[in-house]
Amino acid sequence: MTTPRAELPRPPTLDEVAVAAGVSRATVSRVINDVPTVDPRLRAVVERAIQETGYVPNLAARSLVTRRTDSVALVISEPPNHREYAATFLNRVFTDPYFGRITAGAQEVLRSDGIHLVIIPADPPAHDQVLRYLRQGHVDGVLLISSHAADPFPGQLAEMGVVTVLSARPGRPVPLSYVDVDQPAGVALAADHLVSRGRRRLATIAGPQDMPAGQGRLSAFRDALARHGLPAPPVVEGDFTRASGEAAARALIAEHPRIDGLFVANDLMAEGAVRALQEAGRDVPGDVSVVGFDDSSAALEAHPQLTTVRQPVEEMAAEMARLLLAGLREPHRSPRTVIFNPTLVVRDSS
Amino acid sequence: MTTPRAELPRPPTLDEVAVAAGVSRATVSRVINDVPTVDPRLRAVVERAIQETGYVPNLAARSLVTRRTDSVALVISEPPNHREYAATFLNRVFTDPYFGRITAGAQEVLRSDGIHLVIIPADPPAHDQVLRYLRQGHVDGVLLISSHAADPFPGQLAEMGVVTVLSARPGRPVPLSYVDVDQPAGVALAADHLVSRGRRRLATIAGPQDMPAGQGRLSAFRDALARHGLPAPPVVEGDFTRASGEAAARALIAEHPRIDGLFVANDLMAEGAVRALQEAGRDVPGDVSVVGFDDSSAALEAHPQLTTVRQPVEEMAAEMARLLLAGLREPHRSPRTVIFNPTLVVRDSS
DNA sequence: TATAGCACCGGAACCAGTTCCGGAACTTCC
DNA sequence: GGAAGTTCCGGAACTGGTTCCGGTGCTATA
Repeated sequence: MTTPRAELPRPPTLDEVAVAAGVSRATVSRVINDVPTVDPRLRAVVERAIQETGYVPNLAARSLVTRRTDSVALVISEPPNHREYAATFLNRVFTDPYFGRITAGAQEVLRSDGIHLVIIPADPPAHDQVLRYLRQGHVDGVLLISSHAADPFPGQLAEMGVVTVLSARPGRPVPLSYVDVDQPAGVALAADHLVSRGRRRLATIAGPQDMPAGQGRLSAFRDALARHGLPAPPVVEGDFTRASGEAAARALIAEHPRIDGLFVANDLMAEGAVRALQEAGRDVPGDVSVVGFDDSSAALEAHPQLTTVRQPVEEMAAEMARLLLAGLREPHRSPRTVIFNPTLVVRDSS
Repeated sequence: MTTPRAELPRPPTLDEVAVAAGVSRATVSRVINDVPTVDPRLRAVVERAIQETGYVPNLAARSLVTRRTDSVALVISEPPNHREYAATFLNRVFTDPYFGRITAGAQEVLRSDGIHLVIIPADPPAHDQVLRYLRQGHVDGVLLISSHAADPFPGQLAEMGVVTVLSARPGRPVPLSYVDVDQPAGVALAADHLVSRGRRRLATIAGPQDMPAGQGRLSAFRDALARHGLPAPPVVEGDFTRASGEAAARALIAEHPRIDGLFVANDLMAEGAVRALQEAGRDVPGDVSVVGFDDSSAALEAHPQLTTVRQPVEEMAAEMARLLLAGLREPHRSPRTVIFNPTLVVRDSS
């Protein structure tokens, strides 16, 4: 609309291939779409014509009638009310291994179905534009990573009738399928482990409390400690980045120097926390045991390597993709929920 | 093609809006495309009808005639012959701040032109599929990040006539525009700085030697040292990941314990190198000065914060986007090259 | 050998927009 | 008051595919 665009030599059309092969347009179309009712000899002729002309189907024309594009979007959403946080949005996305795992898992199953995956970061300034992109029909459906409770994106997509699958339980109930990990169970694994290591003076670095994941892991940790008869732990909130984990740990030991066990709501923050503890002269795990969450590549890059709660992120993303494909096949399917079990991976930080 | 898809209630069409507004289809189209020759009163009527019907233009129909989709792809390519490296491709992409900066810079200028940006990781197994995606016309053009000398992607896109801009000088000459930083100048800044700090026993951690960036920075460093009359430095090759920087630094000091200055081909590796040096009992910058390359967020996360050669990645990506837009406007424009100047950012590691 | 049945192909309708072109209605000017 | 010129709208052609429907030519069967 905005950009005028001059003409290029136009690519060959179905008609030209048909003429070259001496058949009708319909037949060429059948060959391209692998319709079985085509004489093998004719098929060969047509295929040669396609080669010779260098024909490539025009997506717009095709999807105008089929109403499909054979591609889906992985949208990473940031809600509009997180200004300062949003400034570093893209840096966060391209710094947290989580998103790569999601992509890998989804790619895997989509690929085998011949569906393309495109990634769209949707920070606040792009919000409307992304919404427009999605409803215009560039893609058949969307995998939505929305981590903030107040994010309107899930609701909007649901309302617009865009087939969508979420990566976690939405902050507000929304009629969309989602995949999640059993957060309380995972956190309990971490808490039980710290206790079993003899740790009693526990603390936690929580995620942002406006994210279900941040909020859920914190309250689950409190619950777990209560079950063990332990007091409510000191809490410092981070934002799931390594730097915030570092700062949080510093704050924590300044305030509570005798801490001997630390549960951190994700591995990236845990990696930072370990570093801060060490710089403060604490040995990990000698003086304090640290347990992370995710089992991302950050857990392996930490020194010592992190004990952590493993989320099967790749499998979860694969399930998201499968749910999406199913949703595309049956549009009136009711939303489903799939919950995965976390496991504890014990390494050297505890 | 593969997924059969059942019918949803079809969205309103231009025709229905036209009926609702009591005008012709052509007029509604004019209103939507902001054609000035429409009576203001009629325009208001049509706009109301659009609101009421909840009309959204059908992308396929529109781009069938306009030959535009108003979206471009940012493709991150991995060449087919890097098996083991490819296994961690997505983890690398979503762990290196570089890609976030590219995205941010490109978004910025595309957004103001109303162009959508989608990100497509193209590791070897997806290679053909991505190529198909691009030539089918899902997007108007592509910003290609191709870092390996042997990558066939740039050549293929050029041959297919897809309007493309590269993020660096291609390994083989290709008739495409690209943006790059003056690598030798940047490396010279680093070398001169180390020398000016009194360092004489210099070494370097290089990037992969099948990447122009890796190769170029290494040879430029050798040249710079030669200019200072210093001997050829010990070299260990990494793969631009933090872990590889760590391993490389370990290898380096095992072999050459008296090193007092280290140039590392990117910040991520430099961050790892600093950590390895510290764990080996070296003080940075007391015992050894370290200089990185990029000035990415990794430089700030290192302890001490890294002295580094700044690439204006965001500006470079913005320029890529501008070159692409220009290429879309004039398809027969000849390829251009834009080279940016690096600067030295002195922090605490040197 | 006539006929039913089947495999396969072509014509044409259709998808939902954009844009060219002609013409109606209204001004403006003489 | 009529001619010329504007302004703005509608009809229709066009974009490049898919798919329905009907028909042709062949084979199998009685």
